[in-house]
Order: sequence, then C-alpha cells, then structure tokens
Amino acid sequence: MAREAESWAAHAHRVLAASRHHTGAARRAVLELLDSQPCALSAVEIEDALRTSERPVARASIYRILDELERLRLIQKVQVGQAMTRYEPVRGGDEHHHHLVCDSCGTVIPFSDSRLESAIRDLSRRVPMRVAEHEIVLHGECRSCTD
Amino acid sequence: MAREAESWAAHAHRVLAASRHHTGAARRAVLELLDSQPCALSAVEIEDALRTSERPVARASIYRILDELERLRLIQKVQVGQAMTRYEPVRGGDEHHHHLVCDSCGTVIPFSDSRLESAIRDLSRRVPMRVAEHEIVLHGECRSCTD
DNA sequence: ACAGGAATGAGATTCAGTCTCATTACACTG
DNA sequence: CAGTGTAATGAGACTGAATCTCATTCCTGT
Repeated sequence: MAREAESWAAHAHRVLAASRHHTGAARRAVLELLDSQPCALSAVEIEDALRTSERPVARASIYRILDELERLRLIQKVQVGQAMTRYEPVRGGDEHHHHLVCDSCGTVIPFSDSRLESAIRDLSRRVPMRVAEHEIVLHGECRSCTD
Repeated sequence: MAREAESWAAHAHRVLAASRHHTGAARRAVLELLDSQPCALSAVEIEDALRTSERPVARASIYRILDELERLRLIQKVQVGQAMTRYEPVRGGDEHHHHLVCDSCGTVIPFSDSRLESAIRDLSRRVPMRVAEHEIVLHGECRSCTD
C-alpha cells in the first residue's frame, strides 16, 4: 500500500472531517491514543488513559466517538469473549489479523495466518449467508501464565 | 456415536450426578429447557422462560448451573459479538461447530468445516500460547435478509 | 467576530452478570 | 424412614460496562 507516511490518526481525522462538520479536541485525543497503542483497547482503558492525560475525555464522548469510527470502518470491534469490548485501528497497509486471548491474565496478542484466511474465504462462498466479516479468537494460557 | 436414544438432558443429568452429590430441581429445569431449544439461549432468556414455567429458577442459580455445565463441557458459550453471552448444549454426536450471525436479524446458524479446523489445529502449535479453545464467527446477512 | 449547530461533559440510568448469606432440600447413615 | 451433614437454591444487594439526557462548550463557515 502506498503512503505509509500518513499516520492512521491523520487519515482517520481526514475521513472524519470529510463526513461531518466539526472535529473537536476529544476526537483528536482518542484518535491519537488509539494510534499509539500496539493492540486493542477497551472503552474503559481509553477513558482511564485519557483521564490522566492533558486532554481528558468523558465516557459518553468516548463511546460516541468509537461508534462513529466503527461506522466509518476506521476501527474494528474485538470481542475477546469475556467482558469488555475492545477496539483497534483498521490500518490500511496492515494485514487483517485475529487474536489470542489469555484466559488467566486477559492479555490480547494479535496474529495472522494466510492458510486460515484462505480457508475462511473459501468457506464463505459455500455458506447460506453473504459473509461480510469474520472473527477468530483463540483462547488459552500465555507463556507468562503457564510458567 | 452410539446411544442417540438418550436425550442430551438425560446424559447431562448423569454426568452431573457423577461429578458431585446433589442434583436439584433447578438443574433439571435448566437442562430440560436447554435441551428443548433449537439454538443458543442467553441466561436472561433462560430466566424469563423459567419464570413463567412450573419451576422458576433464580438468576444466581442459573448462572451457577451454566458455569458448571460449561466446566463439564456439557454446554458451550456462544459469543455472537454483540451483547449477551449465549449457551447451547454440546451434543455428543455433533461435531465441533461454529456460527454464522446475521447482523440484520440476529439469527445464529451453526456450521462446521474440517479444513478450517485443521488450519486452526496447525496454527495453534506455532503460536506463543497454550491454546485450549477457539471461536469463529462469520458475520453478514442471511438469505432472508438479503432478499 | 459572530451565530448556529455540532460536539462534549457530568451524572443519572440501565442491564447483564456476580456475590452473599440465610434457607431449603438432597442423599446417605443408621 | 427419621435424622443429619452438606450441597443447592433463592432473594436481593451489588458491580461495572454501556447508554441516555440535557445543559454547556466550542468548532466552522460567513
């Protein structure tokens, strides 16, 4: 993919600006936080992280912003089975990926596998539904928890 | 698998009896309700259904019973991405399966695919985690919603 | 700089799921 | 088949994520 120079946050900001009028400070704070993180964050984690930052953002705003980002396909929900919903940026260049979840400590680790993807692509054609997305979660115990 | 004659509820009841001492009426009510349903139910749906039945069961008991049934691998959690967790019987003869979820009407359709399973089995060995389970959900629109 | 409307914040509210503890009922024993 | 120890159950308080409301703030185009 071209233009790896533009950050995801900048890209998302442009898309947001194009789709509606205002683009407040709360949005920018959420975008930058999401962009800086290696993996999916929950709304509560975002709220906590921003509370102690230079730009705190209210819970209602966080959920509103996440909803809109999801509608615009700029972020993606990650349901890791347990409690909270997590969200992560959809980066153009990145490959599509899935998640390992440690059932002991809750850590989420991304992975991707082309054989899996091709099996899914193939399967999607044979199934009684127009498949738009798929989600794969492997559960177990991570290295630090088994030690 | 042999003995298809025995209902899942009866089988589950035996397993429960073997694994601990008491087997109360609340358990029997939950087992029978689960057995009679075509697809996965949420805890709240179970509570509602039993409230108006001849054997109401308290919420705490329902969650306790579901937890135990899951530990014994008699039922399986189904996280269809959205809100509530759903549970469905694991019937011996059935193969391990996953779910298609229609994002318009919420219908859940089971499917299984051996190529997918083998890709997952294979992948599980190469990943930095001791993988115990996996969950695959395909989202999209079912036939009746696309028409 | 200003006006109008979108974005935001604070807090109340909802709702699934958990916890506690008093009560009930099962299952074994004699 | 009554008694007893222990597991199961029920009622309701509680938690925590997510939603809603509405007053306030602050973008953005003019």
